[in-house]
Parts: sequence; structure tokens; C-alpha cells
Amino acid sequence: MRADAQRNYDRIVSAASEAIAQDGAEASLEAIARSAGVGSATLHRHFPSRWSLMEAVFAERVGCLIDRAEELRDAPEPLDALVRWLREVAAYATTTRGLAAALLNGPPAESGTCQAHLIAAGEPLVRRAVEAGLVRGDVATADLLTLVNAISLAAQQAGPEEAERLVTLVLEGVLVRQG
Amino acid sequence: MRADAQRNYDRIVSAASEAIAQDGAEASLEAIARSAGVGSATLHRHFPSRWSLMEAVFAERVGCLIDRAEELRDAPEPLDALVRWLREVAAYATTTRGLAAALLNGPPAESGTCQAHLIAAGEPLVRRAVEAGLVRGDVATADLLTLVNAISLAAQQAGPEEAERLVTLVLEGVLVRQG
DNA sequence: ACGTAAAGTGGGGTGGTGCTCCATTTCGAT
DNA sequence: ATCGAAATGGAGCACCACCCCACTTTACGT
Repeated sequence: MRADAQRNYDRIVSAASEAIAQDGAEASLEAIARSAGVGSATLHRHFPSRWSLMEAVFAERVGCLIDRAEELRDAPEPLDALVRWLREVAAYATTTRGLAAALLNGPPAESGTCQAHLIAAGEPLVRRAVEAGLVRGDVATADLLTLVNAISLAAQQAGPEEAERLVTLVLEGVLVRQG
Repeated sequence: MRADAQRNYDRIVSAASEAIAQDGAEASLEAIARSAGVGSATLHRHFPSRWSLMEAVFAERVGCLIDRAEELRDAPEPLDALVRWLREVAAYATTTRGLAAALLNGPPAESGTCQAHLIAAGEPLVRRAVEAGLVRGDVATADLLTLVNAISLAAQQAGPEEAERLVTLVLEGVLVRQG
């Protein structure tokens, strides 16, 4: 990639990051290009779809979550580590406007997407909790992430404390526990 | 309301219903007005926001769910009735493109909205299941509906069988049941 | 039955969008 | 320094939501 192309790429991602933080996932691509000091055509060549731009913007933030998952992989309490990580994912998704929507509405879990990376990062946490007999064996990491993201999306209207409640509810189940 | 206004109102809702079924919640209002044989200004006067049009379109379908809730209110098995109803809500939301999104992204549970009506309809079902000792006492009807809708939204990409799995997961809980 | 005031209408205008050509500029290997 | 390829951005296209306003239709008091 040529030097100027790289420079423009970075400026677009940076501008998009700000725009999305401010206006959510529906931020105007035109405005992003403008504030990056770049023609709209340039934006569209670097990022053929809104989704691909999303991925680039969120790559860094998703990276944080992945690092966190690796940190927690050797934590003493397997279940605590998993729950803590899921809550962090939820918090990120709720805070970063549009992350949840982007993760959910994007093409489902193709390899190389940030979804795929998140799933891969969470997998060991889930497996450890399952092997410790603390989490049901038939739950997939992808299911968990989908649920957490769906909750974050739903709670963007209702507020973060609602999200907390729902996550707890999902973990413990709606039905009463009868031995 | 004048007779012609009522007529146009109905034609708009009807056209919108078809358009949304075909193109999802992002259907073009302009196109809806056109296919209703009505000027765009008329549509915008009757329905100041996309959301208000959504509500009108879904009112009928939500009505079906409310009727169903009343039917199930006296069913022999309280838990079975609740679960069955929730699954029907999920099925409706998944099938009717945009219902879930409309329910979730709309202004949260103001009185008079279809959310409020759904919650009111589901309330007795939940209460009965709680009183029978089958559902945890601290789950709100609104929480349940939010979850079901969130799942439907998430599963619109993944497919209906994924939605089924997630609903079951939410009911039974992620953690293993330890007496 | 009819005239009129007000409620209702829709075409056209405005400002915005996502996206694509393509003539021009810029880079970097030779 | 040169030259071809890579990269650019502005003009253009079709579409969108939404608003203004001259015109038509309705319902009601007489």
C-alpha cells in the first residue's frame, strides 16, 4: 500500500471513530469523509461497505477485549473470569454506540471479522468454566456473545442498569431451580 | 377525523404493512406513500415519525398476540402457557421483519404504545407462573419481552433455530443447576 | 339544498444521502 | 529525471425524508 493511501486510511478511521462515538452507527459516511479531509470516493474505495468501516473502527476496541480475555484465561476462578469478561463485553457494547448493532447486523461470524476474533478469545474462558462443571456444556461461545450483544442493544434505550439485570437473568435462568 | 382522511390513513397503513413485510423496517416512506396513491406530505402529516407508522402497522399483529395471551391466561399449565406465549412472541418478531427492531428501538414503554399493551397482556401469565413457584419472582414481564425481542433481533441474521436455542438458554439459564 | 370555512391534500422544492465515473494528480521504482 | 501505475476527489446520479403552500374536498350551520 502506498504511503499516501495508508495515511488517508488512517485519517478516515480516525474520523469515523469520532463520528460514530458521537452519532452512533448510522453516522453519515459523507460527513466522515469530509471531516477526514478526503473525497467520498476515497472512503468508498478503502471501505466498500459501511460494515467494513465499522470493523476497522472497532478493531482496536475489540482488541482490548481480546487482550482482557487472555489475561483472564488463567484467573483462579473460571466462572468468575467468564462472567467478568462477559460483563466487560456488555459494558463495551453498551458504551460504544453502535458496537452491538454492528456486531449483530454484520455478516454472521465470517472468519477474520471481529466477531470471529471475539469468539475465539472467549472460547477458552467458556471451556474452562464448562470443564469446572459451572456452566452447562451445551452453550456455545457464540451463543453467549450473541446474547450479550442483543442485551446491550436492547438496553441502549433502557439504560445500563437494565443491561446488568438482564445479563444476570440470562446467567441464572428465568425458571426456578428445582434440584 | 374526516372520512377522506380516514380512508387515506387506512390505505397508508395497508401499503406500509406490505412494504415492511417485503423490505423490513427501513422501507422507503416515499415508496409507501406512492404505492398508497398518496402524496408524501399526507403520509408525514398522519405519521410524524417512522416510529409512529410502525406502531400503526404492527398494532394489528400485536393485537393477535394480546388475544393469544388472554386465551392462555386460563390454560391448565401456567408455565407451559407462559413459555408457549413467549415463543409465539419470538416467532412473530422473527417472522415480521422489523417488529423486533421497532419494539426495541422505539421510545421505551410509554403508555399507549404496543410495548405497553404487550407487557400488560403478558403480566398475568408471568404472575401465574411465579405464583405456581415455577418462575423466579424477581423477573419482570418487561424484562422477558425485552429479552425475547433482543433475541429475535439477533437471530434475524442467524436464523430461527438459533432463536429457539437462545430462548431455551435464557429460560433454563447458562449456569449449571446446583440444588 | 346550499355556501362557506376549515380540514385535508399532493406536487414540487430543499438539503441531505450513498455510491460511481473519470480526468487529474501524486508516488516511487527505474 | 522519467514514466507508468496507483491513488485521488469533485461532479454527477438516483434516492431519501421532510416542508411549504396553492388547491380541493368535506361537513356543518343555515
